[in-house]
Amino acid sequence: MTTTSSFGKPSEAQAQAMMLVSETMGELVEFWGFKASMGRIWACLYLSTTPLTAQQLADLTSLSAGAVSMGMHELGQWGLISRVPVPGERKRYYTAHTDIWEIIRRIIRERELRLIERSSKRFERAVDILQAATEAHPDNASLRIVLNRAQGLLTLSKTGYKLVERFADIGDFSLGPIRGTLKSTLVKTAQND
Amino acid sequence: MTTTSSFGKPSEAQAQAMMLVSETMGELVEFWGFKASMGRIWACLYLSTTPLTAQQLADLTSLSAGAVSMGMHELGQWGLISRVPVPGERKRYYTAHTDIWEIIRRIIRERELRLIERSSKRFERAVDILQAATEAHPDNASLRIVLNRAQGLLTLSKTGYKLVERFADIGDFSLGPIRGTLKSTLVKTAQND
DNA sequence: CTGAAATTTCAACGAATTTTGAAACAAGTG
DNA sequence: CACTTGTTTCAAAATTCGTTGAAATTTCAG
Repeated sequence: MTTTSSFGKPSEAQAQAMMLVSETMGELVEFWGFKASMGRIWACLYLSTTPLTAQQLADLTSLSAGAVSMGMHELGQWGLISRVPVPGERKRYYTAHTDIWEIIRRIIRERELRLIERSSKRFERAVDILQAATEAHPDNASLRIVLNRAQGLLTLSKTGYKLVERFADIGDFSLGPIRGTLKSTLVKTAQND
Repeated sequence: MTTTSSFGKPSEAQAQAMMLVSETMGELVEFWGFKASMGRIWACLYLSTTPLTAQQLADLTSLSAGAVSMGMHELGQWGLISRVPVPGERKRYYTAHTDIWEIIRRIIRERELRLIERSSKRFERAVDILQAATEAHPDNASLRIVLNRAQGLLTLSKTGYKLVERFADIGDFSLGPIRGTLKSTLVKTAQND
């Protein structure tokens, strides 16, 4: 059972390719902190020329109806799929949004950046604590070192924020003088301690 | 029990700050696909002015000796900590590597890029299958559409590879004309399908 | 060498997450 | 309306992942 050498009917090739892509996309998004099933569902929709129903997706992905329903809900919340109105049909049909970079940007902004922000705040709190202690005990040298390190982390997370933010902005066609700042932003941070 | 307002002994502030940073770093790296305990261990080492033993780390992180040992092993494999030779001591002492960007770069290169590479190969295989089928059935229009979409994913993953690669290269002081390519690399991809 | 201390390994446990399957619910048709 | 078909919900089952605790192994001071 070879893959590329046997020329079957087109639908077979389609099914084969869909399986492969679906599986791959599953791994990809799983690594990114999503459920693999979401990636697989999305990929099936993405590679289908026609809108699909939950039932069809369940068949394609070998998931239960329940799992598909939940996955689709989440995909909908992320704005990755839409319902397609099909007149005179009881079941609901869905398609995948195909502007992938747009999708990636939104996820970065709404998830990664929030996380870094949150971390920055906490690092800042740590720095504050250490700063207060340092002021209360100006003689303590090791305390000062610790403070320095903590500040390093704070700077790091702030720089990371800017970097990721820019990473997300790239691909946005509507932006001016962003390029060129990437490296210079970073250089200042690289020698902490 | 307020945090910033009470001025205790410096060691208290240090402990408090370390706990906070350690916890935060744990969440951060967990989100990145590592065990949270690794981040916590690393943070403790990073915020310590002196090298620490496994036992001390177990106390600081409230992990078992076993968990610490495993975490340290993994941290060692990633080159994030080193053993510090302390003469006349049976136990082993460790310190954290402090060049964080260097660390991030290596992880991106050895983990993220590998993953994307792997995915690219699989997308490519899917494209091959569809291409063969298209050649065998040049009349089939929907097949051609599917092929197109699959190619979109392939291009995407290749672009993503380059982008992430560059993201990792940034912070490397020794590099020339990389800046400026970031956006242009991407623009070509944004309109697939 | 020897033995105590430190470290590593690993099976079992537990927590967290995902999926299932079935029941409740909704929607649309005849 | 009542009935069929499709969809959602949710508790239980399955799976995955990290941690524990103790046994096995290594290390080195005496």
